Amino acid sequence: MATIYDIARTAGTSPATVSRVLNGRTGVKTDTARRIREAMEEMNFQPRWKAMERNRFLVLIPSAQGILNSGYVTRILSGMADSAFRMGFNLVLRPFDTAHCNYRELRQLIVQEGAAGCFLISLNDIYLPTSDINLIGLPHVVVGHKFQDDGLHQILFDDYHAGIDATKYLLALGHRNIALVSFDISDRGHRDIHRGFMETMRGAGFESQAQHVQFRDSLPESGRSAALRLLQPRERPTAVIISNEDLANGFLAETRAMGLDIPRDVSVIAFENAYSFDMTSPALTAMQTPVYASGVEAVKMLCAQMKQDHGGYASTHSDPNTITLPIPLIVRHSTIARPQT
Amino acid sequence: MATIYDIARTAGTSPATVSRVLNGRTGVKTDTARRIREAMEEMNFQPRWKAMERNRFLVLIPSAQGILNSGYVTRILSGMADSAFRMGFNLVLRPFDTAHCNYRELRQLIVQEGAAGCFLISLNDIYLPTSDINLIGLPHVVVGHKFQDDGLHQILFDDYHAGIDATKYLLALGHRNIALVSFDISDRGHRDIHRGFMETMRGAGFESQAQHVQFRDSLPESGRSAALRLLQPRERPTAVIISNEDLANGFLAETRAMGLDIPRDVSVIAFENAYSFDMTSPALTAMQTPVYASGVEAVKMLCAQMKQDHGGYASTHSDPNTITLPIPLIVRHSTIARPQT
DNA sequence: CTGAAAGCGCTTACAG
DNA sequence: CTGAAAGCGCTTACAG
Repeated sequence: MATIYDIARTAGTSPATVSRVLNGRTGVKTDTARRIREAMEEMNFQPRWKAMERNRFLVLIPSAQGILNSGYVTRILSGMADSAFRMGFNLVLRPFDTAHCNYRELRQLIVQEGAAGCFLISLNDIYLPTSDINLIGLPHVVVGHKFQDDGLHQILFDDYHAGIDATKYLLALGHRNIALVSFDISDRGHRDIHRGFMETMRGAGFESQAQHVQFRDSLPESGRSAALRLLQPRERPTAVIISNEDLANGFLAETRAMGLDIPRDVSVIAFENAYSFDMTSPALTAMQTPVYASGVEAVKMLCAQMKQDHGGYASTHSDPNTITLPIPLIVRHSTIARPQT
Repeated sequence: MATIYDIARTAGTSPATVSRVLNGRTGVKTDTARRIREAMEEMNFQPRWKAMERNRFLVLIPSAQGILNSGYVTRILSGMADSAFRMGFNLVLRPFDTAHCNYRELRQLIVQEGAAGCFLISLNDIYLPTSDINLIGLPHVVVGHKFQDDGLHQILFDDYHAGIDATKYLLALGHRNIALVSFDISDRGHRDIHRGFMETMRGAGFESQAQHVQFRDSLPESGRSAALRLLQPRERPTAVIISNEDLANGFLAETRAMGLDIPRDVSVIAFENAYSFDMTSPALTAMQTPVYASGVEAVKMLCAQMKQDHGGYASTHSDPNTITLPIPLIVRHSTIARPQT
């Protein structure tokens, strides 16, 4: 474990100056400061006292205003909190800009916070140069959507197969005109659902009857717009798949406002929250994404890594592990066979 | 700021032994260890490096399994996170058993975590002996329900007046048989609503027509039970006040299942979430508790305290400050005048 | 089980 | 803007 003396030697300066940079004091030549910072990064420097505190897990949350208004994110957190607290760990919530992210920064963050490990809640695609892979070697778990093919420990939802399953179920009920309502496909999960949907429609020979409405956000308002756009008398789909719960709630509200009945006029399958869908009317048939469970699993996975490389931050990393959680179909009352015409 | 030398002197031992206790090493006589721990507590000892880290706020969360499934708690957190993150602070989530809580422990926790300040999300009544009040002198804000009369910085919801306002509104609409559905009144907020409700009914001379159904939890299932219990043909109230959103959602679901119509058969006012109530059918008239805003206000209040006693943890505490957030009535479509009979 | 003393990692007042 | 050196807070190997 590097000390400021090591950093000083590498950067060709004195411990005093390293200390100044470490504490953000002014009055250090920019070039000297840069060399010191580079050395710190390279050697994964961390003040000794940070290394001593290991009673917390760092949780990196996409940095967006109101991100904790998302039921998806808070249910992951809920699962993590229940498990972590029971084991005596606290959670440190920290925003993280997924747009500018690389392994080096990621590692720095964990080291900086003196955490025992790190969770990264992933929503959108993140670019991480593979050449940095070996910089990870710290306990970590990415939760949510697939992050990158190799080198990371991940908990994923099987959105692709869920897209297939939802579509197949509707096809089996006799539906042919089916629409998918989703968030912008820059979001990995929604894109996977879309892919599963389209492939299944194509495979069944109904590609031309597949519609797709997508939005730049996944708020209830967009769900309302989707209903307005899709449920006009002409060309109305007989079934709709909605890729998250907020969209679904808006869609339901607008459908009722339009005087239409679910499932008589249109069948609906919605993704995400099993719990609240029990309370809607009608109770929604759902692809029940195991969001809370993903948080619990993530803690288990992190602990497994901690056991392997104990004795501090070993740079030998354990084999990357990926758990893909299936998304079961829960049939309730919002889906019926297509009325014979 | 006390060092281990001070502790050693006070406890009549050596720094080496203090260090052993500090690090939980075995092989210290229990009596010596006790004296050292007492001295640490008394002098608010904190290792130096903890004092140096001040980029986080500690958030104490009632320790209960699944606590983050509560929309109430996560919306407070959401407001806190948005504000704190913008200012460069992280949030440390830590469970806290409100049943066994005193100022001394509270102070120890803040000190232990090396946080710049502390939020305490309050749900139930907490007993804190007033004699310990002056031990607080650290930046802190209690959020939610009234904690104790003096000595603490608090953000409260004005549940009492909200209870009055909801009741008065229903009375003005001509309702006389009114029921309140609430969580166990050991919860401060629900108790205040109950008090406002009962006083108003009594004041108007309809005490005998006031009903109260309470539950040991506030899950949707309890809301369902409430509907089953209250909405039998005989003695059915013409209006119901529901003291939180989960109860309300369950109540709505069961009402529909029973084939009853809101507001034709029964008017409903629900507390808490304005957002989702827009999506229910009918849109619910609500007492719109400013939950998210309370998180934002809490951060402001904490920062104000930090400005006052900077230079570490001053034991001179600023004057306790209490902000009571009003709960506005938002009229939507679940309340109508009592049908003339 | 405990203390005196050496040591470690970091900081800082001072000199240049 | 920087370094040599003293100092601070804590830890630990050793002796008893």
